[in-house]
Amino acid sequence: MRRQREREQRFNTILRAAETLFADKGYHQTSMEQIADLAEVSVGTVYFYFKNKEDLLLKLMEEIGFHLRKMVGSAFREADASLDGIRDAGMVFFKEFCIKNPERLSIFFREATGQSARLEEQRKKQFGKLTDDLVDALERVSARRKIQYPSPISAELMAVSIMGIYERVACHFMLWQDRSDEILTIAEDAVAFTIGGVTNLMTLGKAKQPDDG
Amino acid sequence: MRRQREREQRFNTILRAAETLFADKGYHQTSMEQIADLAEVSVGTVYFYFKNKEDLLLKLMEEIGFHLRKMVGSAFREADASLDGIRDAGMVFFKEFCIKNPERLSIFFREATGQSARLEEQRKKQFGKLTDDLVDALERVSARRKIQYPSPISAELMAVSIMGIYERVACHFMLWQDRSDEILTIAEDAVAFTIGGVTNLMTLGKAKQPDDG
Amino acid sequence: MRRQREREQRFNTILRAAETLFADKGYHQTSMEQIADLAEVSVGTVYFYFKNKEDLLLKLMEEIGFHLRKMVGSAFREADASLDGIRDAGMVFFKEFCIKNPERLSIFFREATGQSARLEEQRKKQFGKLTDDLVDALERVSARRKIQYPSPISAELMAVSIMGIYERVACHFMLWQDRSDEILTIAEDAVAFTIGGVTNLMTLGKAKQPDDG
Amino acid sequence: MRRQREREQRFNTILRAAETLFADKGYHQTSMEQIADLAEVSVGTVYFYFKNKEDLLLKLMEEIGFHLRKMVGSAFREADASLDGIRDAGMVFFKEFCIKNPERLSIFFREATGQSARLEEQRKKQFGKLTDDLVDALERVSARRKIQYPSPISAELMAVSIMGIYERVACHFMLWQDRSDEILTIAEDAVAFTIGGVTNLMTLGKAKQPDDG
DNA sequence: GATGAATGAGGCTTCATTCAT
DNA sequence: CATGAATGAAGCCTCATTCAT
Repeated sequence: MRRQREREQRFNTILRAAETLFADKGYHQTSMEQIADLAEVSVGTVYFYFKNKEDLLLKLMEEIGFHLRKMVGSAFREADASLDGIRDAGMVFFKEFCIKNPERLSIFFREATGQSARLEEQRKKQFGKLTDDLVDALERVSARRKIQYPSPISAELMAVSIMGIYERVACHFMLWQDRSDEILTIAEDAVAFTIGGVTNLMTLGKAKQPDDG
Repeated sequence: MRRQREREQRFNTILRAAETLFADKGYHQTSMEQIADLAEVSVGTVYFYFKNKEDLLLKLMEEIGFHLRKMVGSAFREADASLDGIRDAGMVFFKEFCIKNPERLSIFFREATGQSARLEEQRKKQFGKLTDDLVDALERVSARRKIQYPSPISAELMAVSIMGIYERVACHFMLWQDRSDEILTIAEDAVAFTIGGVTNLMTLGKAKQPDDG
Repeated sequence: MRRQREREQRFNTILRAAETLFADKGYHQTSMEQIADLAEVSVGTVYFYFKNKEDLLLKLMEEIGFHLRKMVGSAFREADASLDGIRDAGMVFFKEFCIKNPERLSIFFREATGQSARLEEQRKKQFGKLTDDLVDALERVSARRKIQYPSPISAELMAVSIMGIYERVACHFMLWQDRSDEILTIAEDAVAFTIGGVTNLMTLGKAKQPDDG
Repeated sequence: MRRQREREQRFNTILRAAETLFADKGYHQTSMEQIADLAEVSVGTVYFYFKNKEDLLLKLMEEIGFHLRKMVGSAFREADASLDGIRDAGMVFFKEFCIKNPERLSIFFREATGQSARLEEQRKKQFGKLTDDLVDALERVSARRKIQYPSPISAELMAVSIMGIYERVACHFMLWQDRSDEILTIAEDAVAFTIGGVTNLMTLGKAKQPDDG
């Protein structure tokens, strides 16, 4: 069992090294040797724990996706079916996740993009899970309020839109510029924008309902 | 003169070949030889017109950025200072640009990401211009309505958010899935979401104003 | 005939451009395009006047070799059969040629070395002519003084040695360091060294003569 | 340990292959693939041991420079402060070094010339060390004999001249022509020339001394 | 399990030379 | 004669991956 623990530690050390380097210099600009060097293991060892270079990024995406869902997704689930879940999730994302894990932002939203087809698949999958969480939350809200969104894909569209807001706002204010000191304002405005969007679609939907009934 | 024209045509043929291949198989998965082959010129000719491979993508980004501004940006400028500009721009983006130029979406939002530092700089620049157009439009609206947004960065944040919505919605429904047949609904819902977000921030701003006065 | 003159001028302009660039950045680091640019003609024109890139260096070597022989070689010929010819030649080489034509030194002694086989042949030929001049001068001296050098190849060896001294001293003090201000001392010492060498071989030869008679 | 030894052997095999090819066909005419082939390793392996092609020549120059100093330089040091050191060194250079290592002559005096700037730097450095050895020897002679050379740079100039003689005589009789069978005569004449030159400058210096006192 | 030397395919880029206009 | 766009062979180098020790 000590073996087991050591193995997991190694696995982690290597993944952390990859994370740092991918975020710092970019996926393509990082070589397996550099990862091995930073993790203080040999190249062969990296290949013992990970199938190949792509696998490292795949695993990182999984990990970050899971991390995001845990933080952001749980805000939805814990919240009752009001819009508070949306609000809380946004706050957690900007004020917690972005501030504490800028390198994860970089990997999840930037480095994993424009690479191989399998990576794109993984991105799709991870984004999909987060989107699904959001769709669930949004549908619970509409169910509770007994309203219908204007179109059958409204919930999905809103979820995707919210993801887009998170992504671009984070990239813009955290990666391209470093304005983490303004994060409170950013978070509040962004969340307000989000809430406004959802509310508007709910209003439009309600207006539509008589047609349906 | 004919020389000049032929030169420009050649330049274009090569750029079109690069566009097609980058969008299709990805930037890294495309070799200079493949581009030369598709353009029906020799490798040397590609290098006569473009400094290197990166330069091809740089030039494409510029072109697409310009194209986007022309289509989307002009919607803002032509509109009076109401939210109609925002609405029109969204409609143009989804119903015109996305439908007609999926490969440009792919390049602008996907392939140019996660590559070299200079490319990231270019992305920043092109996104910046589009964002600036949006900020202008949003500030004209607030000026006309004599209101103030809740925070000094609200306009910028909204602009960035809207860009995020465009980006992700386009990637989700056009690139990851092909749901171009639902584009009308998508466009309407997305624009409604956008308008809702802006409206909400205007409302919050207005509410704040008495404090300021 | 104006045609003729213009042609020669073009030929010269191009050769001067090549000379400058070869001396400055080196033969391999200079491209035909750069030569054409500096000469303010098109690449095609360079190829009209010179067979290829190597030809440019070949012609330059010839020109410089001729120049050297004219300056240095004539000192031998004009001098009577004393060692004054050797002395004068050295003085002319260091005080005139080196000072006024550092770029020719660079090409003749450096850039033309370590390139193609044909270039090496040309070097050999040009060095050969200069060596022959020297051999002639040295043999005239021995004939006049009715002495014999210690070995049948002594004259050749001295000629080669003197060339070696010229070459390395020039490279050392003009190209590697810039000590042209000390050129007077350099020239005098170098010539004295040369004269000493020749004198010594004459002495040794004389001593040997009784054995031969 | 065996690993270590094998590594060094590999390093050497590759360097020997480069040496042979550079001397034979020239630096620019040799490709990395050819070197790898001759060394019976893959191209990648060459790059594992050497940074790049230039590095191979750089390392060779260092090695040859060291070799030359060991053989020629030690003759100076071992000799007492008479001119015998100069004589012995010359003999060793022509009769040992040139005969046994013609390919090293080719590389040191020919191939490393007229290439990149860094290579020229290395040439300067290696020549500098040899020159310094000679300067030392010459100054010890003058100190012992209590004489002064005619000028403050006489020692340096003589050292450079002697290097020039070695270089050109070796190139002329070993590389351009193959007259290794006459090496004894060549060596004796060349050394006599050298000794004559040094002696002459000593005489001139002595003659000057009364003026100085 | 760990190591790290070895591999070699594949990519980017340069540039001397040609030739239609 | 002059031009300069086009060619394409050839070279350097990288780096993900493997495997014997």
